[in-house]
Amino acid sequence: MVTIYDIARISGVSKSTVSRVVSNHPYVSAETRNKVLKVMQDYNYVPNSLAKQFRQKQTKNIAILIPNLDHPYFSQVVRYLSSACYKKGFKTVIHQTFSDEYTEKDVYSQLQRNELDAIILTSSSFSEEDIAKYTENHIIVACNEDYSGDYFDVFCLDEEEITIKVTSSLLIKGLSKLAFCSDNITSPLQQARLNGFIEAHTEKGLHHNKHFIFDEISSIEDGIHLGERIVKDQLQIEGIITGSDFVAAGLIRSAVKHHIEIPKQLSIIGFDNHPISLVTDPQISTICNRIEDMSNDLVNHIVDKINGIRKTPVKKTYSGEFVQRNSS
Amino acid sequence: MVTIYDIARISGVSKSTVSRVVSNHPYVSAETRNKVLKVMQDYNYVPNSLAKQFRQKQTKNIAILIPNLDHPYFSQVVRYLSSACYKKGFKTVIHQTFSDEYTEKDVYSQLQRNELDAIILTSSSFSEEDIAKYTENHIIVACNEDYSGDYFDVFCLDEEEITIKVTSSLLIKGLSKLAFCSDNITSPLQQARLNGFIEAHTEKGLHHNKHFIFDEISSIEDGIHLGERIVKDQLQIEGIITGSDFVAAGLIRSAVKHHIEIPKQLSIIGFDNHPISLVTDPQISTICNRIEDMSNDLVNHIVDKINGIRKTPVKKTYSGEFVQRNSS
DNA sequence: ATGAAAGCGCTAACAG
DNA sequence: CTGTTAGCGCTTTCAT
Repeated sequence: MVTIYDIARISGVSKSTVSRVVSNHPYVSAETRNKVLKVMQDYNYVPNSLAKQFRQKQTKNIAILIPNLDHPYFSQVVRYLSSACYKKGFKTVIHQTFSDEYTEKDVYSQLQRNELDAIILTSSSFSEEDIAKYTENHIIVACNEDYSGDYFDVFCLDEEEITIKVTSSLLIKGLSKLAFCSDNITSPLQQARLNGFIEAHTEKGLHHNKHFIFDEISSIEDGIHLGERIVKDQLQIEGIITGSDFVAAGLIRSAVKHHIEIPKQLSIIGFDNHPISLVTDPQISTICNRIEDMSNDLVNHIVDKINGIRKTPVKKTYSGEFVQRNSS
Repeated sequence: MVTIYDIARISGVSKSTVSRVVSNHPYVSAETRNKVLKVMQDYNYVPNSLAKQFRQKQTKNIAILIPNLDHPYFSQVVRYLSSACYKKGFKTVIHQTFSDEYTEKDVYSQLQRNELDAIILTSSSFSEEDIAKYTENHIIVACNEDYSGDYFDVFCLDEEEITIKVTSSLLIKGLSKLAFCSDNITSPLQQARLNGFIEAHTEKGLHHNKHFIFDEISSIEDGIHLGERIVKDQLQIEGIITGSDFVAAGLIRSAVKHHIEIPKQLSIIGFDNHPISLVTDPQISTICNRIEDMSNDLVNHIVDKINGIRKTPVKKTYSGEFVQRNSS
């Protein structure tokens, strides 16, 4: 392996000069630079970034912590986040926790051991305080999880606001028997949505039915099962706010099977504006998240932090957009 | 930051001994070990893996090269691959090329610079020879791309075999006007499928219609558009072998709109057995890939290579499974 | 079983 | 503008 020292020796300059050429440092004469560049080419020199990283205490790795990639929402998040990291010269390390606490903690310890420059959190099994404790002195930013922003930076959709909006859109039509379903009701994000659901009722002087709040509904299959259950138990539900277009698709699937007319007998609202919302019959009314903008802002911010610029914690929220189609 | 040297000084032993304790080396007395362990605890020592990596010339990073994560097939691949890497103590770096050659080359150069221990390739803009040239002396393994196996290791589904099987299933029913659509016809994988499609015809003494081969069809939207085109141009197609359940879903969507009965007037076959194939009406007949097995085998293999075990290049193929549902 | 010492390849004061 | 020098924190012979 040819090192910086070999290049220095061969081109008759010092290691420092070679280093300067490599890192494009200004104080080096054009003549010397070209000479060194030529030797580097001739000897096919490749800088050893391990050494560089070691010296600079930077891995150029940013990790994204997600429950599971095999989920359209999370793969969308990673897609944009990763692309933003690449543009900034960072590698994206993906860590799936499968909602296992032990695995999540292990990732935090990688951060402590300097294997990672920062972590982007999209979901967690721990409280803000705990996360802050596990990652002390290191960089962690939440993406679209509705944390307070007191312990670390947070970039997220205003889940409550948009949920109020879509819930109201149903309430205004005179539908009052509304259901709400979520993936994992204990997460801050889902809590914010639930609050929005309740708040919309309160605003109209109405009450929601606690039995119509369903938890752990996240996939197409879950949507189908929920649909079956509604029919079997003859639940008098007129509208459902789901947490995902996939759940909405599953619900539609089971409604079609049981000849329930949508939206006449049952209104359904999805989330994320995934292409699947175009392919069901009827097409799904859904909510457009702001992942792309958010990812860019978030990564710019995190890179600034890694470079030591910006210190004060930030919480930035984005407004969602209701995309009305034919399921509501 | 407390280093190995601090621990050595405090516990009254040498750096080497501490190093031995950290890396669980056998030749160290229980007494000394405990003493050192205690000091490490007290002073909250965290080994600096950057230094370790530098010494050992390993990043513990394995990269996965994919065109784009926002695609159900690729996110499924990454999901299993990443999980397998984690089990082996490696981090997964994801690199989306967006089919850009320049970006792909850049990833190869990261490999040369030792920022990555290995690359798993799921798709490429280059030929086998070129890839081998760009990555010389480094580890690269193809996942589910139908390369020859002469230049680097290959793990893949037997695309031709399974495509023959599903095409035949349609031909046997007496359908002869069959269409084939693919994402990117120039890729080895798609070529293998196309060969299977053609071969199935040949076996029955039939010919395929060249005008019924469609390229660059990969999303739900593409499926919808293709469906519209079939109707508009009044193409006499009786069955379609798609390369993806999403395309199949889009086709069904447009068929429903135009009151085309499936499978009576048109048979449709998907690929990958994604949950979306359960939610359409009718449900999609599809092909079960073997990503999970494949990922585990592949990662075991790659880790062996990183550790210097195994040298000879391997090509391992897996058989797909036809999942017959109601769209064919 | 333990320690001494060398060095991995690079960067970054500092001096000139 | 260029060279000298001193490490970064850890592993790994080689002695003892």
